[in-house]
Amino acid sequence: MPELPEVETVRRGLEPWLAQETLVTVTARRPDLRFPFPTRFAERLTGRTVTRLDRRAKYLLLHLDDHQVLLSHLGMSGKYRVTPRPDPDLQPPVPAIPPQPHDHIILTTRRASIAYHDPRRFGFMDLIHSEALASHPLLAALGPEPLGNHFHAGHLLTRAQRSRSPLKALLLDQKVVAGLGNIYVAESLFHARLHPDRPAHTLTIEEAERLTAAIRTVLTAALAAGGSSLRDYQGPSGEFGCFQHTFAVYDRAGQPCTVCGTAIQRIVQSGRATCFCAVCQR
DNA sequence: CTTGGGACCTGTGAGC
DNA sequence: TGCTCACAGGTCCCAA
Repeated sequence: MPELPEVETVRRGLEPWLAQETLVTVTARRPDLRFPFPTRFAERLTGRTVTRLDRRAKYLLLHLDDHQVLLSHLGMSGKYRVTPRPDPDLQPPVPAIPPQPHDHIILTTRRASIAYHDPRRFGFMDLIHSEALASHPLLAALGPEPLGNHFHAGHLLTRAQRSRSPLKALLLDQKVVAGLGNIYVAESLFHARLHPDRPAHTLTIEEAERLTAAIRTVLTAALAAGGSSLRDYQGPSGEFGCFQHTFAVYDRAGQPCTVCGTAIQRIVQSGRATCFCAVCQR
């Protein structure tokens, strides 16, 4: 799925099309994604104006003018597609934009049709009151934002010391740090020169410093590149991110390490592939 | 409490 | 060409 840089890129891409815009029509083309939509989902969204678009971890938060918040997670394959509409006052009226397969939610504003498309349907949406946001079961346990002030070496070290997991699993744990996924964990560990299989509790303070700095560096670079486009990820207007051209290890098994030239290794940790350089990462 | 494995889905590409 | 299998950016849920 979209990890933090991709979700933030989606947020930025949707903002000019949704901020201060009214949802003229809302269509749910099926009753659920990963979870059922909340009751009267489409009706409760229809006619509302989006006041603000936020992101928390890999969640997109659309604040509405009646203090509801639309919570959207893209799962593995979710994406938003914006199709600008011609002048809405044009006569005769332009025909509706036909939905494509796997377009599950269609929002229309005066200026655009915005489809949420998700073939695997691992994504989900919820609609809650803004005061319930902090206590929402899916958000309450999330750890600090990796690019925020609450994420620092001391925090990471504390969490590492009381863990019996390998570093890879520690960083994928959204309660430790919120927003990393398989790509950016692999890349961050490479840049910190740390082996993904290292027991987390063996981390030293110097290594924790290196790792927090690496995470920040990698995420910042990925954001600047508009995220990574593999397989099916695209931004709202169809644009591709280009960070995938910068991968040092992710999806590079067998290819030479950019630092030492050794072939990148691929192992499986808790069911997920991890790529790393066995020489550079210890 | 933590941890690991299975489950949830569809699409794609490799290999036969 | 057509089939089967492995694998894919996530995370919830359950058993141990």
